[in-house]
Amino acid sequence: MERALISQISKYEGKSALIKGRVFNIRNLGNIVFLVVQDYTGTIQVVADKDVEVKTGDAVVIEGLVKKDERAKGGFELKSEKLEVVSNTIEDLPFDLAKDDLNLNLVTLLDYRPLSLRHPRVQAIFRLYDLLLKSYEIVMREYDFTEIKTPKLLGAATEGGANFFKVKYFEKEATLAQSPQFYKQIMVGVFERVFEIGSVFRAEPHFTTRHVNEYVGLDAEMGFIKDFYDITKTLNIILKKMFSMIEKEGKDCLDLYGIKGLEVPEEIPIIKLSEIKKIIKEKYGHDISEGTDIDPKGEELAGQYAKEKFNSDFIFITHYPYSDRPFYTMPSPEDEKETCGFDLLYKGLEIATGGQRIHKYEELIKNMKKKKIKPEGMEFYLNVFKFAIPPHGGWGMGSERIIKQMLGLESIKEAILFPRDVKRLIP
RNA sequence: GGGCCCGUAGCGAAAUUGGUUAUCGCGCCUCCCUGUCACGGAGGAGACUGCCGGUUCGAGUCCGGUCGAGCCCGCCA
Repeated sequence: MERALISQISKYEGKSALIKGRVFNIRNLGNIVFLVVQDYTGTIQVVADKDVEVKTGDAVVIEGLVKKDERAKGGFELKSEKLEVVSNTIEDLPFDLAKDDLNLNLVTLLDYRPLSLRHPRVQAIFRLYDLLLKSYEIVMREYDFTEIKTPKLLGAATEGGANFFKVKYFEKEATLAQSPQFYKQIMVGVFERVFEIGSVFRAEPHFTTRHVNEYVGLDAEMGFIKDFYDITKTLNIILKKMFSMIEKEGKDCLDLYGIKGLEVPEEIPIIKLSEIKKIIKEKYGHDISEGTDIDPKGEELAGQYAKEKFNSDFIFITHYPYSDRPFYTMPSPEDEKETCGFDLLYKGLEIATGGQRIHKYEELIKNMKKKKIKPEGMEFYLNVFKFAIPPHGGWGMGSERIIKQMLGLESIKEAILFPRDVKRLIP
């Protein structure tokens, strides 16, 4: 008999069906036993005899009659006629997966990842994550971006330097990519518009709910821009389309977190860093010193302001100080102390950074000198700009941060299957 | 790198100013229950309170050390 998927069970009403899945919960009433069986499409109640021998967690194949029954969740149940345990749990589960809320400490949740991921609420996070990646690909292609994959093993430190992981590479030392920045800029000279979904490695010893040492970046870079607002506008529209796709296809998962809708405004509010700092000080009494980025508390307040004033979960903050941005960032034409760089905040947390880049060779060299960065070892990158790269810019988004904010998760680590932090390399 | 918290059954928590047998819920085991769906009911097992040392008549509780974990700041996505 062919396998019936649980989500399709209504088609088998009055007929025999064979389901394959996992025993999610057992309710033994004495002469009747109810099993909740879960496959990758859903769950169904199975009615079994009192002498049935299964344990919670067992992988089972069950054949039986499908009956419509109002008393069962979902309206249908399967009367078990033949039940085979194809793989059995040999140890008690460390926690109860049948509870609506797992209620575990983060450490337990992650230590037992193979099991905790089976919980519907945890699964929902990664079904939405799947939709996030899918929607990014679809929408970016719709806007003529070409998908690329750039190397993660690098020969030389690109930006910065200290926060790189070093790995042995035959007789040489390599570093793990901390950003696809230079490669995507190179590719602007080839495809004009490119995007990448790829791992990013940061060797920073941070201990926060929003940082990890390996994450997946949603990067993009586009050429022939007028100014950096071309980038913010593009990102705006792309997010809007992505979120509407996720909202539609991920409704069931969003419901589990009580999320009604995913609104991205037609025009995300956009404000200069210096101005938002002034507003935060005047409106909320939070003072941030001049010439620096806003702190996490400030970001939260900026998010609050965006919600109160514009009813937006998002806000662009622009014109970051020259001193705060990397050497390839285009200085602002109006004020050389500022740059054409921006951050995007979602519910008070930075989820993306972007900006216009310097595209002329001489200016790049000049800027590097000003920033006291030696061009040695970076020739391969710099030489690219000898061959006419158009005005361009792009962004890097943190995919897991988007999901964290979307669902209001306590830690970004909940949005990563197997997170890597300072202490955790396993599982 | 700087600062702050926390380690108690498999899991989540409690234990008054130090006080005698370390409590509760979930899970687990046994029994009862034919319509449950966080099933219910009765009973039971399960903890050298992270580890080492100190103070004390007495330490889960106070002190020192050690190991482990988490958070905030910095930095960033």
